[in-house]
Parts: sequence; structure tokens; C-alpha cells
Amino acid sequence: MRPTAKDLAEAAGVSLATVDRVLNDRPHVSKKAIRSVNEAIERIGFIRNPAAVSLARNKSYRFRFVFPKSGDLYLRELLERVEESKGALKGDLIDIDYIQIPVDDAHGVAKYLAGIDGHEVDGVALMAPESPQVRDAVARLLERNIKVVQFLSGQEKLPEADFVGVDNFAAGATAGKLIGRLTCRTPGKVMVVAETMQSMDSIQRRHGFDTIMNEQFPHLTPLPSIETHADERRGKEVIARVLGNQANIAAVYVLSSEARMPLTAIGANIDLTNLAVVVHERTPFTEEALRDDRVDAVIAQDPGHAVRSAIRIMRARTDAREPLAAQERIRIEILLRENL
Amino acid sequence: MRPTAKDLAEAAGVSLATVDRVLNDRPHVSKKAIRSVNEAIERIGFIRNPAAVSLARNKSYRFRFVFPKSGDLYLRELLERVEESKGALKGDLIDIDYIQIPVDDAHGVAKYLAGIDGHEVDGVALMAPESPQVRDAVARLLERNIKVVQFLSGQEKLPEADFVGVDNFAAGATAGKLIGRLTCRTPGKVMVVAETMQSMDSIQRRHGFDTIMNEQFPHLTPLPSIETHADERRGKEVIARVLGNQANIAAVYVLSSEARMPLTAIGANIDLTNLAVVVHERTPFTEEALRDDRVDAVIAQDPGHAVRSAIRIMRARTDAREPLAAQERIRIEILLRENL
DNA sequence: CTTGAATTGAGGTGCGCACGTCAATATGAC
DNA sequence: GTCATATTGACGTGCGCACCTCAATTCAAG
Repeated sequence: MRPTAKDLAEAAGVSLATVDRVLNDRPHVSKKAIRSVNEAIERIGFIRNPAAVSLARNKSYRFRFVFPKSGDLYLRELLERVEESKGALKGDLIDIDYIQIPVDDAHGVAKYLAGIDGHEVDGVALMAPESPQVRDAVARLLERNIKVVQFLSGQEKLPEADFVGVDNFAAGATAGKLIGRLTCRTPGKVMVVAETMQSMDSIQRRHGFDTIMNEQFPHLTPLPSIETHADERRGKEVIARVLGNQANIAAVYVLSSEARMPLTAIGANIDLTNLAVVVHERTPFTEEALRDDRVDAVIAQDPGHAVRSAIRIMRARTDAREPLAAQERIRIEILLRENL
Repeated sequence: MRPTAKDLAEAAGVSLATVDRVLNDRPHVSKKAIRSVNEAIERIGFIRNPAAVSLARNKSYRFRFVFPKSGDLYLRELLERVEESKGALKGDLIDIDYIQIPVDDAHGVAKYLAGIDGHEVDGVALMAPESPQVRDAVARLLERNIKVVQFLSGQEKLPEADFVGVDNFAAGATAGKLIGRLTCRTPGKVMVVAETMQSMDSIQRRHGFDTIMNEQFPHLTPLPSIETHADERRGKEVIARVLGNQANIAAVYVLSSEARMPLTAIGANIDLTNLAVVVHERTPFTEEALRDDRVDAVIAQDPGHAVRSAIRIMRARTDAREPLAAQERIRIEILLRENL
């Protein structure tokens, strides 16, 4: 049988009450008692039964995802994965909910975070671009002992908060490598399209992309980033203009997570099947585009994994445990038509 | 507050004892009672508290991994991941152990499986090639209510047992696509190396590979599979012989999970950096080979994920629950130097 | 209506731990 | 030595459920 707290008390030569005090960091314990209990823990290999702990504490976890208000297919995918996890974890005393707010309004985000009630929420997974205001708000959440996970965005400057997502420099570099190899040494220009270049993610991807291009593929000339600002009309216009001015386009890289609009706009002007096209994130649209060869490769981060990972991290932090790093690392996936 | 079994009894208009009988499939309950309890479950949204269940049952899970006796780096990686999970799950009443046996001896494997004591093991994750004898042994394990997961091997003919691993046809196809695209329409031959072509995995990978080659890359000529039989001397010999006979080799595909020996043997004869080289599985060796350009791409299935997935599935089956399919699907990962 | 079987309810116990109260001791300052 | 304070132990309760026993009730067949 596994040793219980009672066995531990016996082994440590103290009472159950003292064991309890040590295990739960309660006051009124001598250093000596702490030592002898910890020693006994090692000696007899005591492990608290998590089920009993959970039952006795009878505590539930409440976690909240904060998403952008606007988005397209990838955002929808994320929301579905959140719903899925919500359902799967309802039994385990874990309540998940989410809210969508205009994340580009840093002031609004900060205000929302400041207004979160610590009695209603144990952890927040935040998908919003970086800004000093948001950073401050996150720091204050942490001070109030509300755990924060930076979700698929903003991995700088806040080492106190966990981050779930990929290394965007590497993601951009991977895109660059794929485009470089897929174009087969044929000289040409590479069109780069982004929603905005304001965000850290975009900057890092672009940086990784350019680094690889410069180092390994001198035959290609990356063009300046086209910004669509998630505006259909504006995006189409600027893309058409660039396509009109530029001849000899060999490849396209869409570095934002919503590829549908940019790619549709480009496809309306030229034939994508002859170009090396790399986009981000798996959605119904990018899957279909992979299948009919408009897209050659998709760089993806599994949204289901990301959501589950964020939840596990918030749970671990709430329990004052370390998350299992290996499991929480999100892979930069490369999807071809063959490995969908 | 969450409804408890007591609330459920009240809502269903029955006693706690009857609720218990229904919830745990005990005998001596009328269909009417079953109906009214189930109805009440839906109505009030009752969910059993898993912590309380676990505590009351006070049952532990014992799962065993059965691995090949011989192997190289990938096998070592798997064993480490098993140890890791073992440590991480010790707290949750889950005991993991593993054994290594000569899996090519179908009779021996069957005998080992037959000898497993149902009182000591709740589930077995089996990494062994298919054979009628093994299939029978697995079927008998299942009859004795020991859950079986086919681990990274043999996904045919046994739909009663779960399978953890990738679609090997798709994995081979992915390798083919990569080699096809990386060779850039330069005609040439493709060397294909396997440990053995006896196993289902190898056959499926080769089949997927050939399919893509035929359909999409007529400029390449895949050679017959070279079998090393995991024998250093023999492997080197046969590889050297093929390299001597064949000129104009444009690419190499190593389809077994241990790439070190074949690749080292090939590298001793020709310069790999000029070829398109695709291998399977991430190991220290393949990582290093990616970094110094001897290998262009690695097709991988995350061993940590695979191990955790097998455990979750055995656990779910032991509890008579359905595993969460989405989470248990192992991805065919493509690794380049940039997304390691 | 009787009888036997099937069904139901009442109630108790324990799983391992958290958390609280109160009395008993130990420790230190003076 | 005395007193205040710090530490310790004994003990009880409850978390939500599983599992067991025994008596009470219902039901169907004859």
C-alpha cells in the first residue's frame, strides 16, 4: 500500500497535525519539524493522493480565455477548441469561459484585465498584442495572484507570465526555408503579406524569414511586407497594386494567422499553383488550398494543443506546481497535402 | 454548488442506493429506475466528481509497455519518455513499467502476453510487429479484460485494440513529396533503405512513398528497398554494393526508425550534403544530421506524445470511457533545421 | 390470496486529506 | 522561578462517492 499521511507522521515521529502543517505551509511549525517531515517524505517515498486533496479542498478552478473580437477561421478554430476543452474538463472541477474584446485597443484590454475579479477567476489566458499598458495590467494581475498565460502572442518582456505558442522567429525561418527550397533556385521575388506589422509576432516571423532568405537563398528577393489590416477592400487594393507593379513573383508568404483574405485576393490576380506559397495555421480554408495546390505548405501550431496546454499551465500554477515543460512546448508543424 | 449524488437521488425521486446502482451498473434495478435516474442526470446536469470516485474506489492503474529488445537511439528515446511519464504519474495512482523482449519472435511475444497476470496489469502497450500468433494473444488479453494498445506498430486487423501512431502510408507519402520537391526536377535515382521489409509499417511507408513518386515525380526512379536487418556489417556491405552499381543517385530515403547506421554507411561512400535525404524519427543523431545538412528533412512522430497518449487511452479504457480522439491523434511531423 | 423473487430504501463505513479547535507542552526572556 | 509565546498533539468534521448489509416493499406467477 502507498504510504499515507498517517504513515508519514509515524515515520517522521510527529503528529498528523504537524504533518498537515508542513505539507500545507501552515504557520506554527519549527524548522526541526519541517526538516524531519521532509526527510521522512524522501525516506518512505510519500506522495500526496491528489484525489484526496482535491476532494478535501473541494476547490474548483476558473480560467478565462481572452480573445480578439475580430478574426476569421483560425479564431473560430480556437474558440471551438476552447469549447471542447470546457466540456471535457467540466467534470474535473475546471470551469472554462472566454470573452472576446478588441485587443488592439491596449487601453481597453488593460482596463478589462484590471476589472477581473479575483474571486471569480483563477487564471487568464490572454491573446493580445504587447504594449506597455497591457504589460502593466498583467503584472498587476499576477500581484493579485491571478495566473496569466500569454496565449499565442507576445512572448517578450514578461518572464513572470508563462507563454504558450511557437517561437515566431523559427516559424518565419521555417517558412523561408520552405519557400527557398520549393522555388528550386529559380530567381524571383517573394511577396510577403501580413495583417499588420505592428505586432511582435509578425515582426519576429518576418525577421526569421528574412534571415534565412539572406543567408541561404540569394536567388530570391523578398518584397516589403504588405499590410491588409484585416480590411477586405483595402487588402485587395494594395495587393492588386503590388501585383501590378511587380513582375516575376516566384513565391508568396502570408505571415498572419488568417490566410483566407490575402490568398483569395492574390489568387484573383494570378495563378497560385505556379508559385511557392506558404501560409500559417491550419483552417478549413488552408486545408482546401493545400489539397488543390494553391498552397504548398502550411506552418501550423495545433490550436487544440495550445488550448489544453494553457489550461494545464494555469492549473499547475494555481496549485503552485511546475508545469511539465516538455509537454507544453508547442511544435512548429509543417503541413503538406500528404500529412494533413 | 455542483449537484451531488444526493441531489441526483432527490431529483430522480429515488434513494441514494438506487442512484449508486444505476451509476455503477449494479444489478437489481428496474428499467424504470434506470430511466428516471438518467433523466434526472440530464435535467440537473449531474457529473460525478472524479476525485471522489477515485478516492472511494482507491484503485490504482498498472500499465505495461512492451518494447523490442534491440534498437538504437529511437528506442532509447522511447524508454526515456516512459520513465518520464512514470515519474509524472506516480502521484495519480498510475504505475507504469516496461519490459523489452525479442519482438521478432512472434511465438515468444505471444507466450509473454499469455503469461501476463490480469491481477498485476490493467493495460499493455505493445510495440511489436503483426503476426497471427500475436493477434491471437492480443485477442485473448482483451477477453481477459486487459486493455491493449498497439504502440507505433501494426495497425491492421485488430480494430478491438486501440492504435497509437501515425498513418504510415501518409508518412511514406510525405517523405516522397519532400524528396520530390527537394530534388527540383533533376532526374536521378532514389535509394530506399529499411531495416526490414517484413513489417507492416515498412510496407505501408514504402507503398505511400511509391505512390507519390509515381503520381507526381516521374523524374525520379526509386530503387528497390535495401534491407539492413539492423546488422552493422551486413548493412554496410549491401549499401556499398548498391552504391557501387548505381550511378546518378539524387536522393536517399531511410524508412526505418533507426537512421544512424544506414546513414553513416551511406555517408562513408558519398557526400550526403548534395543529395535530398529524408529519414524518420527525431534522435540526437538525426538532429545533428539536420544541423550539418546531411539530412534535409526528418519525418517524426513525437515519442513523448505517443507514450502519454497510450497511457491516457489505457486509462480511459480501464474506466470504460471513450478516449478523446482529437488529442490522441499523433501528427506526422516534418522537421527541418529551422523548426527543431 | 399466497409465495417467492425482484426491487428499493435506509444506513453504515471508509477512501486520504484539509481544516479547525482546544488543551498540553516546550521554549525563551526576564 | 514566572510568565508570555511558540510549538505540538489529539481529535473531530466533512469532501463525494463506492460498496456492503439488512429490512421493507413491490411485483408477478400460481
